[in-house]
Amino acid sequence: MGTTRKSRTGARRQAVSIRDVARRARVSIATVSRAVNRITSVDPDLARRVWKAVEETGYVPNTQARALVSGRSHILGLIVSEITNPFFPELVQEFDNLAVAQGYEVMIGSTDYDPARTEALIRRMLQRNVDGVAVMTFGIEEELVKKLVEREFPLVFVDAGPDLPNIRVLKVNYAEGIRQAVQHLAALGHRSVAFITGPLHLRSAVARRDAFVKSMAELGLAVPMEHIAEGNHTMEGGLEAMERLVKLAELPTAVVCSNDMTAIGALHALERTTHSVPNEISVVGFDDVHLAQFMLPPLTTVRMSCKDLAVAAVEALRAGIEPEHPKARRREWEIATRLVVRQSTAFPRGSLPALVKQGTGRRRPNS
Amino acid sequence: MGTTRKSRTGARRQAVSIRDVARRARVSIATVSRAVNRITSVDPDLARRVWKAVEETGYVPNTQARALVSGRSHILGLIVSEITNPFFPELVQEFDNLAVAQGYEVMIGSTDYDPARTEALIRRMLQRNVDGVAVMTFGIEEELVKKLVEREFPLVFVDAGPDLPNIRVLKVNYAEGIRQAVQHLAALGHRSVAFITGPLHLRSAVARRDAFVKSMAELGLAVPMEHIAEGNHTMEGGLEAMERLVKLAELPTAVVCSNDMTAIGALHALERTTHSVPNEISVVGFDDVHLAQFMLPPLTTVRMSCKDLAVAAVEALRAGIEPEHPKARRREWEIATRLVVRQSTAFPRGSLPALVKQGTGRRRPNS
DNA sequence: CAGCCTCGCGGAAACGCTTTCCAGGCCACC
DNA sequence: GGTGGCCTGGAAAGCGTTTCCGCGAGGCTG
Repeated sequence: MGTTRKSRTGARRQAVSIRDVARRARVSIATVSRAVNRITSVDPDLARRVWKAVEETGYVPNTQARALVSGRSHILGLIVSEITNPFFPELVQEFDNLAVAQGYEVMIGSTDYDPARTEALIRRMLQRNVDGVAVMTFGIEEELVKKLVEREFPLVFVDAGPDLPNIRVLKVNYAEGIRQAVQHLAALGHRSVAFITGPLHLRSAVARRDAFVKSMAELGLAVPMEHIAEGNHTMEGGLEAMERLVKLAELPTAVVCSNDMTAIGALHALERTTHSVPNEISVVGFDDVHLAQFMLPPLTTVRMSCKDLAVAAVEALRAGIEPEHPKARRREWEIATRLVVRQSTAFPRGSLPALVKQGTGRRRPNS
Repeated sequence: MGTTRKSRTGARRQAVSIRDVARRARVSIATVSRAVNRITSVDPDLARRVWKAVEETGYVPNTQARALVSGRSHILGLIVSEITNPFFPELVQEFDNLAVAQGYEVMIGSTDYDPARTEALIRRMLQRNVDGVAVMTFGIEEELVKKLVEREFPLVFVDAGPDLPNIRVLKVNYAEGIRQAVQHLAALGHRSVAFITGPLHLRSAVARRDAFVKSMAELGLAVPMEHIAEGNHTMEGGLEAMERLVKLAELPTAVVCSNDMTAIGALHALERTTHSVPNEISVVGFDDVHLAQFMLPPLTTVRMSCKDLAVAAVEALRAGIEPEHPKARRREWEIATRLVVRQSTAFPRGSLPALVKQGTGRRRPNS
């Protein structure tokens, strides 16, 4: 009797099962199950014997079997757009930590904006029988929703989702942080501020752009069409969009970006075209990824805490999964955003030269 | 009969099981199973009827039940050090794509260098009954190995692992790429080159440092003790290490870093202390994360392709899991590295001023 | 002291699926 | 025409766990 048994077909079998523990502790498998699950009604002496046997055999309960009988897999699905955008690993990490701490496992998938991939991903999640799915792609892909919704599945979306009892939504307050950013720039004296959007088929990208335009309007500042450049939330997209902005007859004195990756691409484009940041042009990002503070110059950005997002997502999922959850009836969770000022923003070029120097501090190489 | 049945305990049950399909297709469940698993011996007409019923009912086989009986979960474990280091998401993405394409699911976990976390992670992987685990932490934590090894588990390590039949190792050829980097610097005229290490309890960090020292020695270049600064593979660590190097009596003309995050931190420290890169000091990274080319200046770095790593890891895992795998007996996989020259390296300061200017230009050197 | 209730344990059923075993039907060959 | 072999479909036996139910023992009440 080795530690690994083999069946006729050569498949690997579980090394030690609840039966082995029961035999060793000289109790029934039901008692082992109860002891392991800390059901209080079991006699302390017996429980001790069981735990001893568990220890000696190295027994680990088989989650698949558990899931089979309980009907709950204790797996949460987490769908993101692309895992290589640094914002998402940070989110994944927070989400995973929280989920694990609360007794769940996480199944991660990234859509890479590809419908076929997304379809396959959902299929796999259904097959693995996840208890619920958080769709943190910041943009709903309709077919995705349909497929999941018809399963009467606990779901969490960001920004917006169909109004159904099994669906919960995390409402991100983009306006708040973006208004702070615009006011910050206006206070410094900027009047000509451009915006680089995300991919406009994403609702969240549209929401961010609209929040920008609205905030500008509130301050009586016009935003000409050509000051809205479309990006795609990647560094490449930010780079290209900024290159287009740079070619404009009159260069804006500041640029707000729909996310940090876009801002990093923009910084890069400005460096290439020998425009100094923030001396010649100020740049503001969105998300506040960890990396943002390590940019040159450190990026002023609007923080959307992925910790907040993760906490809300896990809580909302559990609210949907567990009928007894205290917030089971809640349907919306609010996520705040706020400006973090670093060194990529300063007074507009040509204004108050003495203060500009002070405001920028660091000397830029090659500028 | 709704689409969702409830058990006595109120837990969610599978919406449609193999029995429903069998009933609808008016065959036995065995026939459905055979048809779904594409066993050829089933009558084509019946198979068609089964597939039609599958389509109509929206049947999705329950993976848990499958795993329970087959003994194989078709889940691969992937352990990384920290998901927030951009290198790892890239690796995770490649690994995941490959695994999914080959019929496996991936369970990801990051140790965050915390033994307790690691322990819990392994426990969860055992509970979920993964078919095998790839430990891509670039450094073996002994206890981790012990726990996994005693389960006679297919395992894949990077760099080194115990010599056991169920263990496979990906040997990264650090020396190759690092030698190219050192020779590149030497060819530019650098004689005084420093190195920022990773956390030295990781074997791979030690291997990179040793490869650096050896390559320098081959060219007859001395590396004084104080030119080896210890970092920890994070931006923060690189920043602090570089700040220490900057305080030295004689500043080296180039710095090689144990990974790209370290190099980014170093760039940041140099910016803070107003040292221009590459005019005053050249910087070389390691890994070639996607981000590296978007640094200012774009980072010269040694590429360790995470695609290569992922391909090898999945192949090695399958070799360990599937007894019939063509490479089942293979124990080592070789991973190449090579230099990618961008714009963070140039001639050392004070030498050939005319060429320095050219070397730092915005245009790609295209070397 | 008898009867009833409570409590704790063990046996057994169920979860959804795969796989094996067996019976029955068909064809071919003797 | 009978028998043997082969192929297909149906029934049943698990996989490892949780949960239900019944049973016996002990305590309490009348």
